[in-house]
Amino acid sequence: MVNDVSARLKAVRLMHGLSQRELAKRAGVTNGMISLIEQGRVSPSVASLKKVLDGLPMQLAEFFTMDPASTPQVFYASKELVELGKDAVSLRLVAAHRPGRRMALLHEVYAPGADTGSEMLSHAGEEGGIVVSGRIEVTVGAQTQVLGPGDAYYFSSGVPHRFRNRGRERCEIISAATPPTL
Amino acid sequence: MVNDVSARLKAVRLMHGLSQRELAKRAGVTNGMISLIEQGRVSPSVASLKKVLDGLPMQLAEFFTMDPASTPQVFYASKELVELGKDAVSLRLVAAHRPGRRMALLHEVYAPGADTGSEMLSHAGEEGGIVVSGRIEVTVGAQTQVLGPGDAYYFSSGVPHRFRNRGRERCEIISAATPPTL
DNA sequence: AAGTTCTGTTTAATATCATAGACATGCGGG
DNA sequence: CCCGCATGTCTATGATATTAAACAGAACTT
Repeated sequence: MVNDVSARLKAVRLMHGLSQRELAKRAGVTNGMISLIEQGRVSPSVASLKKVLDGLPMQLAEFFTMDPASTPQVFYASKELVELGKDAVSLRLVAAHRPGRRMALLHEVYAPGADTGSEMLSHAGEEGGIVVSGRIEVTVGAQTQVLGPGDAYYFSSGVPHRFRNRGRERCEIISAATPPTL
Repeated sequence: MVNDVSARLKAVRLMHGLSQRELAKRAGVTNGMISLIEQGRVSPSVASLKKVLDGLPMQLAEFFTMDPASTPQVFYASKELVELGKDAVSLRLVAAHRPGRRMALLHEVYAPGADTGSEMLSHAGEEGGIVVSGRIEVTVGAQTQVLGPGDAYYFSSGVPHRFRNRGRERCEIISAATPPTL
């Protein structure tokens, strides 16, 4: 991973198709400063870097998290979904083969009786989803709710959570998680 | 989200049970500097902050990613979706009011003829989606494809892109983007 | 070819940061 | 009570970052 601020900044700037002057103008700094940073001739203060990134806009966290080397620029579509389980819960992962994905986008199908288990899941990041069909019982922390078509959820993945299909029909959900756990 | 370096640094230092002087010694900086940073009286250079974090040790990415206030623990669900447009394209955003979200999760409905416009959209981050019903023509960079139910896409948002519903039925998509643009 | 407009780079003056060391406070033991 | 040793804060000085403006090259117009 390139931890060099200069390379990262240049990469993100170019990804946005901006010139040094354009970015500088948006960010409210001088073009010279951007030049110096990108040449690695100065180490900007956090305040300055934040100001620069505000011009994109991009947050500091994303800036340091991202991998400037990979912008595969690819367009993954249709049939590339991948089956991950054939049991009660079936998952199809979008863009599974894409290196350095920042999200996991899933098509989940819960058969009647399906359950992610009583040892509640917990991991870093955030996740959310929208119910497409059927009904699902979602437990997050101390809260439990039954969601139907069109309903949605969103929570920090660190909070223990569990999904159960207690109905007779299968339940379809489309969900996303960042950072990707799959 | 607390984007204040001072609060974050103090939080992580205390989490590690270190005094300003201890941390300063490990990091190879002066205690005074840590004091000034934690008081918010200076904005350290990225180089200096990195040096300080090396004493823990912790990476810049973690530092800015972590939530010093720790886990708001909220569980957004169901009816909290928000209508963003009533025209040809209608959007419902999950957890719209959640501060510091890391993703935008959307339920999008394209009426027949709906089009995101010929000035192609372009912004930072990554996005993906799965088609729930109907058909949609997706153009990303130089590629164009028509996607139907179950099909999916995933790409870097920096690449210009466009969505058009050229059919007679409406098209439903569930999509996610990080970082959130809405 | 001269003019215009874009690109990124460089420089001298200024603003900000980082240091070393002094300073004040608090706590526990002799 | 006073000493030793922690804690975090403050200040003067030197180092570094930032600015504004000049500079040089490439592409395009006239």
